[in-house]
Amino acid sequence: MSVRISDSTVRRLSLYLRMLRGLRVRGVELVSSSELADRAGATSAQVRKDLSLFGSCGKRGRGYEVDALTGTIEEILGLSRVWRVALVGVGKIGTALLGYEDMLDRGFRVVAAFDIAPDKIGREIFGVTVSPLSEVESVVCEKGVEIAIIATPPATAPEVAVMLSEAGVGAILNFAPTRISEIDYVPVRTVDLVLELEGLSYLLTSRRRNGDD
Amino acid sequence: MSVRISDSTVRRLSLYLRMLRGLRVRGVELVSSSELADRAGATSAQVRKDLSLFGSCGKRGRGYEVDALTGTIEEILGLSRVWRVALVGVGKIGTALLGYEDMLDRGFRVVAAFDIAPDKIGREIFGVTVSPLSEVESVVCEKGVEIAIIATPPATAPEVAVMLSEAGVGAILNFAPTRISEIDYVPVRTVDLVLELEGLSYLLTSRRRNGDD
DNA sequence: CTTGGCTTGTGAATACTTTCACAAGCCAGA
DNA sequence: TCTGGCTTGTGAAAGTATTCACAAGCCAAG
Repeated sequence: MSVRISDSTVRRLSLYLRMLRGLRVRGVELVSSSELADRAGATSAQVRKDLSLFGSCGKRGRGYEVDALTGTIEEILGLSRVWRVALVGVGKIGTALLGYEDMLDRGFRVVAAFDIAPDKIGREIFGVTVSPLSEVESVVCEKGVEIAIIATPPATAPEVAVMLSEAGVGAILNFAPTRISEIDYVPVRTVDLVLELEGLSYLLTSRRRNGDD
Repeated sequence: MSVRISDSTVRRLSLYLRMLRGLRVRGVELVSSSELADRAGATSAQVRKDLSLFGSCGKRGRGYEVDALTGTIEEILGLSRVWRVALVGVGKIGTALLGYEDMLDRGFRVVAAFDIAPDKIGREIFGVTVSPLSEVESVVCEKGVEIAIIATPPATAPEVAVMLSEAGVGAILNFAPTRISEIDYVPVRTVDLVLELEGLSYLLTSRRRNGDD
């Protein structure tokens, strides 16, 4: 049955979904591929290709039904439910993430937090109690954690990733500027701020080199 | 002269650079494409292709000189200097970013911060004084800001981006979960946490659907 | 100086993505 | 019912990126 959907398509589907939810709130019922494209920064052909991957649901001459399409994409991406998330590393960034409302709004609820610093353990931050990292296994199991976010210093990130996979976490979002390789088929995505800044640095530099055009 | 280097290659170059710096600190003098590949999660052929884009510098039979290669990649990416960065939106995430040492370590110094909340303006956070957003133009000019990070709520991000481009900022890193289109050739990169989580959600869901293999 | 082991640099081949372009189909209005 | 304007769905083409595979070159040891 299921088609393999490429990474870049999945990213775009997320974007479309965000637009669609906005349209739904505003009571819009139909949307054309070109409207979606404009809002998501793609082309209309791309939108149609993406949506046609899962036997599509548009109406020729009219466009796509916002409501139905929202549901379909939520289904595909697995977003018609709430995911239980754990956060490891309650430093500056970790704490900020704990209070990031957008995550909960979009279906990711932080149900556990871990750290090693004794003065943080036991404290409740934004409604979540910080547990000692040593209890990862039991807490992950008990709270049914499915996805973990690593926000520790880079040096400890890889070993934390191992602990998390062993504890039964299904996927990892890594915020530390370190590469973490997939362990035991647990997928890892890394969000690396500095990497993005370096990309911008390249663009600015190469532009300057080539005389600003 | 200059070859256009693709986005994915630039990302990998950043990764290689990180590895190389680590190796240099440890006193390693030579590294082979396959060692670099292992550490950066690529293949050795890929590493060689990437490095050959700018008339390469490896020695057959031996590998690449860590020192020279580090310098070359820094040069290409524009990282042999410190970039002046501004941060807009000193909320939870903005504050965390202000204190993110890794940024300075890797050549990005935050020299200005902006917000609209009266109780934040004038306060000094991690050594940076928060200015009112209305003064973007003068402060950006005065402090020579080259790159701006947007960490405002999503609704205000697009207008902030316009203000920043008009103020003369060269590139924007957007942390708000909103698409910002390129304004006036100012490149924009968006880091979207929830988008990444949704990607993981898709992987977990599709895997479950296809029976875990 | 020659041999052998290793590693680069690179064309050619493969795989993947995006764009094009147009037939098929829908709807509203006459 | 028929026509015209619009939008989808999709093969085929074009464009990118990655992998293969191997000649060219280096070094160390004998």
